[in-house]
Amino acid sequence: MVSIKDVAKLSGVSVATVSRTLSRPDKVADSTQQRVMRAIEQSGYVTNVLASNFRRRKSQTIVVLVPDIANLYYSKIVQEIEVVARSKGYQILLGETQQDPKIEQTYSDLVHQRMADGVISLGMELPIKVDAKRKTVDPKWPPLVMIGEYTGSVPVPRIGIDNVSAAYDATSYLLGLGHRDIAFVGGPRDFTLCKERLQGFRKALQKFKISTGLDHIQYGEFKLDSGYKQTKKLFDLGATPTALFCANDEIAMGAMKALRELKLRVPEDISIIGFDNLEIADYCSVPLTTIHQPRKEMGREAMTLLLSILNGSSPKETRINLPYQLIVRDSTASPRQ
Amino acid sequence: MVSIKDVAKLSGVSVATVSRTLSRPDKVADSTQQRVMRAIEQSGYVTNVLASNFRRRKSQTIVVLVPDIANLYYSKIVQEIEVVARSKGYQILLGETQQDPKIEQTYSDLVHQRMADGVISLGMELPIKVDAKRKTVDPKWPPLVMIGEYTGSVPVPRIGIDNVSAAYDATSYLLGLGHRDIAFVGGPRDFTLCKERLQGFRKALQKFKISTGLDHIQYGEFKLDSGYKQTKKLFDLGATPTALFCANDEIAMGAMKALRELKLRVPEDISIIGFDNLEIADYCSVPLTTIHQPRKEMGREAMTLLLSILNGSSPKETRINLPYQLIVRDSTASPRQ
DNA sequence: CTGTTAGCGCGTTCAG
DNA sequence: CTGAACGCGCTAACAG
Repeated sequence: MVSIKDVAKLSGVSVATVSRTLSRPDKVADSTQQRVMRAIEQSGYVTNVLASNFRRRKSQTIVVLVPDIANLYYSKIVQEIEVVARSKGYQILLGETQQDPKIEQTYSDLVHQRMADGVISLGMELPIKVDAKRKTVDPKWPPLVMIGEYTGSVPVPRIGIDNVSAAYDATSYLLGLGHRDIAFVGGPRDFTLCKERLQGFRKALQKFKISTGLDHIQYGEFKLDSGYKQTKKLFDLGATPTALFCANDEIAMGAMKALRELKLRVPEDISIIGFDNLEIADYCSVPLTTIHQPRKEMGREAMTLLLSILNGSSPKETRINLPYQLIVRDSTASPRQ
Repeated sequence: MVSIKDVAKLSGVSVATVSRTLSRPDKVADSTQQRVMRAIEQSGYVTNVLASNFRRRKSQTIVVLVPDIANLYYSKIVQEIEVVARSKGYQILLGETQQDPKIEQTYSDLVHQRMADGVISLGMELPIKVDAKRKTVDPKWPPLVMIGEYTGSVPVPRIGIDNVSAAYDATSYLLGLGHRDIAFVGGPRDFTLCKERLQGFRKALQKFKISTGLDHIQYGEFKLDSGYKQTKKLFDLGATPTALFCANDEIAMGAMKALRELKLRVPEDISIIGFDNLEIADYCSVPLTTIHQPRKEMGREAMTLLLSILNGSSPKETRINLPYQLIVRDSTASPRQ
């Protein structure tokens, strides 16, 4: 292994000068620089970044915690985080957590272990153990930014959208088309994210004095087959909604499959609206009306924010909402008379 | 920052003993262990893994190079790599390359820089610069395993499937249904991966003495909108195939959208077959017949293989093909008379 | 502008 | 079984 010492010897300067040539060339005479560079090439020297990081007490690495990397909602966000990170000389340590607190904790610990400088989590909960009563940030926590799902009360910086408003807008759109019998096909009952979307849904219905019975609210997972099963169940229970509000696009696509099997045409017989605006939403059997979440921007903002925290600034706002957008495609129409 | 020295002082032993207690407790007397552990808890000591890695000349980190993490084909593989890596005490450094050789090189360099121990690449080309004539592995290259797309001649270990055979089987299935007029909706013309699938396609057609004109071979990208556009173009050119062989599932889903707009029913008017078996293939407007690629197994095998290389073994086989499978769903049927 | 000196925190000899 | 001493490869502070 050729080290900085060898280069120093070969070029007849001190190790300090070699180090400087590499990190702050402006502080080294041109002629010396050239000698050093030549020695580096001759010897095939490559900086031991691990040693450098150790010495500088920085890892230039951030942990990205994602519940499921094989999920188009998350992966698009991660993608943009990587782009920003790379442009700033940082690397991404990928942590797939499956929402498992133990795995989240293990990955977050890397910061204390000096293997990472900060954490971005796309999960629902803080990735560190915190007792339920805590309402403040502990300065001992690692530099942390949450994205999207986190809705807890501890004021950790979080980038996302206003889910209540978005769901309200989506539902209002259906109401505007004339729908009065709308079912909610949801995610897990205890996810705040799901609760928020349900809340916006209900709030919109209340404008028209519509109260929704339990037979119109289904819970499940944010997954294709859950959307399928929930929709089947909905109609098994005897409901005959003219529109479906699906808590995300995957659920909506699962629902579409169920509707096809039930011989219900979209949007002639029933309207359907999703949430997220995955790229694939435009390639469904019927292009899906949905809420666009600005996932690229979310990733970019989160990484930028974390970077500024790592540089010593403490964020003023802790709950940053980015603009969402209702994307109207072909899966929604006025109900038949 | 509390270091191993503080723990040593606090527990009245030497740093060596603290180190041993943590890494090889069997070599330390029980009573000493307890004293040390108590001191660790009292002081809140956390091992500086960065320093430890530096000292041990290992990073316990592997770089995973993926052309596009927001792609369901790749992300499922990455997911399994992470699972195996974590279970063996390794971490994943995520490198999104967009097929850019410069980015690939930058990430691969991390191994020489001691920030990573090895590389797994899901890309097409070797992620290191190698002159075109080279036909052998250079011992100076980082420990490397390729997955899926690599088809180069340098014998680097590569986990994948036999694409020629798979495409041959898929096409044979269509022929068996009675189709004689089949179009190929492909990926990039110069990707060996695409060429291999085309080769299998042609080989099957030859059995029936069918030669395919240029109007039946389309090239594009492995993407939704490319499948859409290629299919539109195909029919614009006047082709009237009774079946479409799509080089991957995304292309197939794009093609389906085009067929809907062309008022062609699947499978009554036209059959369609994909490649990969993404989860979502079962949720298309018509559940998609496709070739299943064992992506979990590919990820697992690759990581396992890299691990064994890191442990000093040199792989005998360099081209490992895993079994694929034809999944018949509803998008294929016999052509109308 | 450059060299000397002094560690960073840990693992690993080698004695005892 | 334990401790003293050394050094991994590099950066930073200070002189000069």
